[in-house]
Amino acid sequence: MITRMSTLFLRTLREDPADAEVPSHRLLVRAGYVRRVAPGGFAWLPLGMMVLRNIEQVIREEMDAIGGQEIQFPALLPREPYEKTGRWTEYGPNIFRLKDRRGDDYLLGPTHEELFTLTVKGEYSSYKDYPVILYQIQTKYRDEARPRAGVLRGREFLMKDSYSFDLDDEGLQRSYQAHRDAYIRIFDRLGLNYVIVSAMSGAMGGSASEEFLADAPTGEDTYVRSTASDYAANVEAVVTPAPPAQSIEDKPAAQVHHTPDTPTIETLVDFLNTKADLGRTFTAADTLKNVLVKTRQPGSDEWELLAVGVPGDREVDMRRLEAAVYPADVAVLEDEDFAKYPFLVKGYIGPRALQENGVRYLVDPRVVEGTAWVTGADKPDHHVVDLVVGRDFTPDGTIEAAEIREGDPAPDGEGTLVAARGIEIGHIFALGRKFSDAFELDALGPDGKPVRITMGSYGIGVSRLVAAIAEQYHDELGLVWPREVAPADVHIVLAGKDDAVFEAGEKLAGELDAAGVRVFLDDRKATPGVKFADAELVGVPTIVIVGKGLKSGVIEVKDRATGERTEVPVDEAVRRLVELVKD
RNA sequence: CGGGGUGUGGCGCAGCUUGGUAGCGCAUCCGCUUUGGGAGCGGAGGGUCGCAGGUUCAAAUCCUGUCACCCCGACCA
Repeated sequence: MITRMSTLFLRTLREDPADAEVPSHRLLVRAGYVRRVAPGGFAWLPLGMMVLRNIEQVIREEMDAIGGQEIQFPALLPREPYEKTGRWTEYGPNIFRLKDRRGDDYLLGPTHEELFTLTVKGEYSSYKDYPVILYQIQTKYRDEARPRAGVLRGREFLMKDSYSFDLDDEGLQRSYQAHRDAYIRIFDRLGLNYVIVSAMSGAMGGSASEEFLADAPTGEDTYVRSTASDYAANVEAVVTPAPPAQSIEDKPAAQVHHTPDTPTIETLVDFLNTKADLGRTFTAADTLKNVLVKTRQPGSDEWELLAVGVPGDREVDMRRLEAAVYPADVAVLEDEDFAKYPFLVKGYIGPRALQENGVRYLVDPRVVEGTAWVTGADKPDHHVVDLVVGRDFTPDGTIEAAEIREGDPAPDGEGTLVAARGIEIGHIFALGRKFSDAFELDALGPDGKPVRITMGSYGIGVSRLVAAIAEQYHDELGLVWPREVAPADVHIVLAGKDDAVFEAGEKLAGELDAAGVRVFLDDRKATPGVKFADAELVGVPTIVIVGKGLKSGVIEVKDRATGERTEVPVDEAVRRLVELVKD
């Protein structure tokens, strides 16, 4: 197909839009792919649509390849199904709600588990019908507190969501794995650099869950990865490697010391090293800090005390803690809570008082049997030294709540962890039966008994992918699309005003088109400089310059990514370009 | 929700301190010249200065209120 720049609905901007910060936003607006129409809402102009459709095409092909069948739900949804799963309230202010003229409640779908589940329930009833994978590519709405970064985080966005329905866990495993493989093929075809991190399933209420994160310093998601292996994980999902247990016998006896004015780890370590005269030096990592929080099970209004013991050189990471106690709520203790429990001596809390008073006590995995710690002695200005795990106290278990730091050993034993940022482009969940339970989605088994269906849900941010790819593929001149998503294969610049240039360009465009190459033909009456700059801004992978070379029978072929130019005889141009495009 | 900032032709900005005919660049239109890196000259069109009150002979400019948007954070996945 030939797209003529003279008639294409496109206006490029010479300057960056004032409100754009990240590269993808700046360039997609400047190059005329999108225009902002509302906070978090964008119009897709012709160039943007071309890229969006190309990405959809890749996704459709790979989804169809694993047996997915495309359907489509409305974006405008009734309240009842979401009421039934509790998400009408759980989603809180993050969904757009509206009323029709009769006052009935509706919402703009943030995701469609409910509708897919109900639809399968309405159509299928026998075990012979399963498994099944359904998907849609549909506009989603989330009333983000703060949309940002252009199409990277909008309030309206295009998403591919698919759902698998299986009779048993093994089937779910297969469906999950099929999606995982399909996602890898999709993102590979799109040319993205990305990592797969294990994630907590959070509000979706499932078990297995992984995120696909496109590498980008502008990404909103922080994750960690290993310096030596391909290990990568969300901070919430990092499992702390436990050191080997040590022998108890060779440890000195625990001793309580008077440690005046040492309510913090820093003051304590300083006191031990300068005033206690114990004949050795201590670091913050030798201390055991006991942090008190309270937890509340869902549906309950009773708060329960929980003590978390972490090495003194680390803070408790609330996000890791929240993930660790999920689905319970967790909150830090207020002063009035301390007042309620006189045995909690703030700044000097030790395992003894916790355990004597029945407070659940979970420690960092580094606190293994045989390790000796300096910790609170449960009375003001006193600490106990050489309190040994397994001899002097035994915690109720371990918990992943301590902060993760760069340089920590990777959980897979290879290398150390470093922090990185990424854009969430895909997320796969083994949901289990949360939604099938809510809607009683059963299949009649061969024995005549109902089998509860188990589900997975799998998302890809389609419109976000346009921006994510732009984040990875651009330079100071503009966008540099990978061929699979580029709006065209070849961008022909007519550099010159003679009829000969126009005629040669038209002929070349026509022949390339006939050979199945997608062509942009810049037939505008603009100066060459404008056309070159626009071609580079728009980012088609191959730029062809028809101009002064014609006199010696050549055109120039320029690789957008490398900037490399080669002269090609006019009569070989079509063959050479077709070769380039199809390889 | 907290912090910071901005609202002036389609886009990017100046003007506001010190009130007095709304300005610049890009884009658009017409004419001539130009045509391998965002052309030159001449001419033209286009703005209730976010909105509402107030002060004043006079408000883009000062005062009060209000709305919107952007950025950082919180939140969300």
